[in-house]
Formats: sequence, C-alpha cells, structure tokens
Amino acid sequence: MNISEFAREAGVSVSAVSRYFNNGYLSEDKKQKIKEALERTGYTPSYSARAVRSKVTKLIGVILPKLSSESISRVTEGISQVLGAEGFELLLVNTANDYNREISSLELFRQNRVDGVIFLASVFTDLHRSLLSKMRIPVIIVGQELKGYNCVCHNDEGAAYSMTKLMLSKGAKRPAFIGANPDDKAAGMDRRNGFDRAVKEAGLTVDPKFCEIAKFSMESGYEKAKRLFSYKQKPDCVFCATDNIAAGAMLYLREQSIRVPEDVMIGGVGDSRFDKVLYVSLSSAHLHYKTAGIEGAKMLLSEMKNSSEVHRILQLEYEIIERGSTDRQP
Amino acid sequence: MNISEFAREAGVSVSAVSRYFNNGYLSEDKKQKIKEALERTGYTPSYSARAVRSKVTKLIGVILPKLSSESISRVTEGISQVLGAEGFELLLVNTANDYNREISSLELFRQNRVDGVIFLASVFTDLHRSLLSKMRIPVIIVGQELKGYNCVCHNDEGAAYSMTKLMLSKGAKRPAFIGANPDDKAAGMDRRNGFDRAVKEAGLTVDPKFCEIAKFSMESGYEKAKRLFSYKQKPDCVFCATDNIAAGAMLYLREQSIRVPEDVMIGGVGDSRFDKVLYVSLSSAHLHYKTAGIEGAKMLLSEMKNSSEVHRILQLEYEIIERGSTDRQP
DNA sequence: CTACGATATGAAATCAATATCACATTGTTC
DNA sequence: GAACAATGTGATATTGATTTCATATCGTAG
Repeated sequence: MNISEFAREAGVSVSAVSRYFNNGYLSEDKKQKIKEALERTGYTPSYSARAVRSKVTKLIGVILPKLSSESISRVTEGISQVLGAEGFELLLVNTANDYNREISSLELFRQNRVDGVIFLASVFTDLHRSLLSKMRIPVIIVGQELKGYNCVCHNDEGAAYSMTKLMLSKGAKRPAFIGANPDDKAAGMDRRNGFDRAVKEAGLTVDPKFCEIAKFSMESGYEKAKRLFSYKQKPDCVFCATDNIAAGAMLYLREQSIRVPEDVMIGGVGDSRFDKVLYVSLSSAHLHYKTAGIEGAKMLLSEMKNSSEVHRILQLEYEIIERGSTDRQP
Repeated sequence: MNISEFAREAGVSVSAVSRYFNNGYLSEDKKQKIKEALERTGYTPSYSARAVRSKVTKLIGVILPKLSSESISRVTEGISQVLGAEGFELLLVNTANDYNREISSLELFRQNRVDGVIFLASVFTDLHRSLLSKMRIPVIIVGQELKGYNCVCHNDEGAAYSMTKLMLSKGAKRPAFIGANPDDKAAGMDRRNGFDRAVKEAGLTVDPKFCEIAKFSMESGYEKAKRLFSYKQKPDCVFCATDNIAAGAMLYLREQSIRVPEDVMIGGVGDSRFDKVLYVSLSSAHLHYKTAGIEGAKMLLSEMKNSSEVHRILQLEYEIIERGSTDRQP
C-alpha cells in the first residue's frame, strides 16, 4: 500500500498524510482520521521513497575491522545505545581487517546511503586520507587519532606508560614487550611509545630481542611468549599491548611452570571481562570502550545537526586496575 | 549528480546508464563510454531511488539481543561473512534484551526497509508469533527453534546432557545446576532438560535448592554459586548453562578456596575463547556459533532466491571439550 | 474595514532511479 | 526473400514519498 492508496482509504489528501508524518500543519480532525486509518490498514511510509526526496536515510554507517572482539563490541554497544535512542539504525560493515573493504565501504557511504559514518579504523593509508577528505557527510573516527578529523580516542601512550611503570616500580629490571602492528598508531605505536618512556624513565634499556609484534589474538600472544622465554636471560616483566595477547602469553607461562608474578610480572591493556578469572588475574589498563562509542555517537549527532569547520579530538583517560599478575612487594 | 546529468556527461541515454548497472542489453561502445565517464565524474547511482522502483534494498536486517557477547558476535561474524560476499549490507538492531525493541524492529523491517531478516531471538511471545506470521519477506531464526519457520539452532539439550553426563561419569553424586531463564527455550529450557536427563539416567535426583537461574553474566554466576555453596551439604559438580556463568561461579569458588575439580567439578556450554586460560581451564560443550551464522545467512539467500513453503530446521551438533575443571579419575 | 500573519489545504512538481514500450537493426531459418 | 528471434535503443511512464506553490480561512492589530 502506498501513500495515495492510503490517503484515499483515510479520506484525506496525500499531502495531509505526508504532513502527519512530518509535523506539518494539520488539523486535529485529519490527524484523527489518519490515526484511525493507520490502525485499520497498518500502513507505514516507505523509507526508500522518503530518502529519495528528503535525502535523509536515518541510517548510520559503522565500519569496523571485526565483530568478535570484546573491545570493538563494547564500542559498538555504546554507539548503538545512543543512536538507537535517536531513531537511527546502524548499517554495519565488517571489513575483516581488509583495507580494500574499508575503502569500498567508504565509497559506498559516500553515496546517499547513510546520514553519517563512524569509522573504527586500525591503519590509515594515503588512500584512506584521500577518500576521507572527499566525504560529504559527517565522519567520526573512533579509537584512533587523525589530525583534521573528529575523533574519539584513548590515551594509549599513557595507559602503556603507567602499566609498565607499575611493573618497574616493583623492581623489574628486564622488561619485555609484546605489541601490535606499529602501523596501527593507537594500539601499535602509542602503546610502544608509552612502554619505552617508562623504561627510559627508570634508567633501563630494552634488549631488542625482548620486543615482539603479535597479532590481536591469544594464539599469537602464546607464540610470542614462547620466543621471549627461549633465551638464556629471561625477562622479569612483560607488557602486552592487549589483554588477548597477555592471556595467550600467560597460557604459555603456565605450561612452562614459569610463575606469575614471582618469576615474571604481566601487564595488559583493555581490562577484558575475563581478566579477573585468569589462572592469575591480570593487571590491566582499563580503557573506556563503551564510553568511546557513546561519545563518538554524540559527536556524530552534533555534527549532523550543524557541521562545524572545527575538528574536535576527544581523548579518554584510562584506569590502572591492579590484580594478581603484578602482585609483588616493591 | 543524478543519472540524467551523468548520462548527458557520458553522451548516452539515461536508459543506457541504467542498463550498464543492471546487466541489460548494451553495446560495447556505450559500455566503454560510461566506464570512462564513471572514472571522470565518480558518479554512483542512488540506492534509495533504486529501491523505490525495484524494491531491492540490498540490506539484511539483523536483530540481536546484545552485541558484547562472544557467542552472538561469533554468529554475527558468520552472517556478515556470507552476506558481505554477496553484496548485502547488514542493518543491525541491538535490542538490549528489550522485547519492545524486538517487536518494533520486526515492524520496521516489515516495511520495504530490508530484503530479508535474520533474527537472533531469545524468547518468543504471542506478539512475536503474530508479527512473524505477517512478515512478507524471508525471515531466518538463528539460535532458537520455532516450528513453522526456517531455523538454524544448536543441539542444546544434547550438549547439556553430555556435559553433565561427563561429570557424573567421574563419580559426582550431588549435581547442581545454574541455568538461564526457561522462557529462553534453547539456553534455558533445553539445557535444563539435558541436565535433567543425564541426572535421571544416572539414577540420581537433584535437590531443588541446587537449581539456580542466573542472568547471562559472570556477576550473576558468581552470585548463584554463592547461594549454592551456602548450604551445609554442598554440590560436588555444577553444570552451568553458559561459560560466562561458569566463569563467575569459578571466581567465587577460588575466593572460597573450594578446589576445582577436587571438591567440585564445573562444566559449561559455549567454549568461549577464555575457557582455557581460566585459573582452572573449563570443560565446555563447544557450539558452532559462527557456523550457525554462516548457515543462517545461506538459508536466507536461498529463501530470497525462491521462497519455498517448506520450512527447514537445521540443528548443529556440539563437541565436548574436556579440560581441567572436570579432570578427575572416575 | 483593511491588512497581515498564522494556520490549513490539496494539486502538481520533484527526487533519482527502473520498467515498459515501441521501434531499429542484425542474424538465422525455412 | 519473408518470417522470426535476438540484440540494442531511447522516450516516457512509473515508483512512493516530500516539497513547493497558489490559495483559503480566520483572528487580530491598526
């Protein structure tokens, strides 16, 4: 059933029906007629047709590298909460860490498919930048900082610094690092820098072979820990860029009967839900993932209301949660 | 830029442009002209306008109770993988376990907003049933079985039965149960029934106070375990309907220095990623969540191609993964 | 009493696409 | 060489909504 058929059924004009759904001038009499016909027929206007004329889709594009990750689903939960309350639906694209799909999603959204975009990026290439600059709808970047764009990010450097400092303050002298791809500025580069700063500040140096780059998985953390503990001289603390990596590392340590925290301390970032139930509970820098989603969504809403030329970068702070894996006397 | 402006730019007719994007009859000559103009102008057709006329949105509605759950995100990952490859986008609605939002999402999708729906339901009310019967587009239900609809579900009863049987076969005599809301047929009712069947088969009975109903969270598992272990006579094995519940229960047991598996065995369902790194690794019935998403998506695709009157119910099997929490001699 | 703004109305134009239709052109079969 | 199918073409109708526009009504200020 379309609007004209419905208008005839309700005994009003097409314009009246349109006004009913769009807060235009309309007499109480007609409002009543339409309301009754609505219940009788179950008519609902077509979103597509509305979008053609009014350019409003009530859809927000969300681009993310994967779904089955606790941090990402927490961010998405926050986004969904705020935008859902405002009557927006989420058009989700899972790029499976494939740059090409990130690019093609941005292309897709550049058309009149969505009213705004939230981009959970991992790595920025020149192609990303060039495409982002061409976007004619508001875009918010969450989890990364990119100059010239609206971003919500975490203090990754600070979180890594504080977590590492905590372990060094308990007397560790041979710090090791299992990090992420440095092309990922937030999780890769910034957390590495935070680790380095804490080490330097403590007057120590890091043996280059004590630095490993892992994938974002437990399995990879396990493998990298195996490498780190294959040397004669072993590390006495390991900073892991994510809790998944840390959990994998701890799995290896348990298998090898290397004691945590007695022989080696472990610190992570993310404060995953499972951290406290690990065989030794994991100390971790809590990042406000859901808040990032909420703030990103709010930023997008405000940007859609009146797009401003000024670009805001909101950096969320962290919280060090100390648990068993660093529980040593200084 | 719209199709007529672009057609003028390319030096062809509007029809030719439309045919270019829709595999109609078109000479190589014009195809070339359009391809060139496409690169020059960056024109892309409007999805909304296309949807008005052709009734195809290339959108699939996905309704889910929450995002930040490992099982759900694994299902969604599978859905996204299959449908993404076929050029569909996912319109995600996170209902936050709110029945009203489930209903309103179905209402929303009943219009011409999406081409098909995948519904990760938890509970079915009469309102659900009545609304589902009115849907004019294909709907696939994942994770639950509902007669008269296309479903992909798990053998929840069997998984619970086998997991419980495993513990009883190791000599447990006082089994306890921490389950989910029985209105949730799959996770609540079926898993309860499987537990009951195993207990009965072993010639045992369950003390009614040894049966608790938890929410789907670690915190709730913790609370219910506290109750279970507050009685003088304590259980010697606990079957938990989900791994989150099991993890919460184990957290309480560790705090109380109740040994797993010596004093009490624990079994879960779901085989969450963190199961093997718990302080005692958790035995669990592995369910094929991602496969469920994949199969659900495939079923939807086939249903969209040619809707059949016959309704299929695909039940996926489980796998018992034995780990430390049940590691006892019979 | 006129002028004016606020409210109310419906016909018709518009949005950006696809579907239909009538009509060429070419190739193949009898 | 006529008949017919397959391929190719563009003008125009159509899709289902919103927006514009011209116009009507009414209360009130001057």
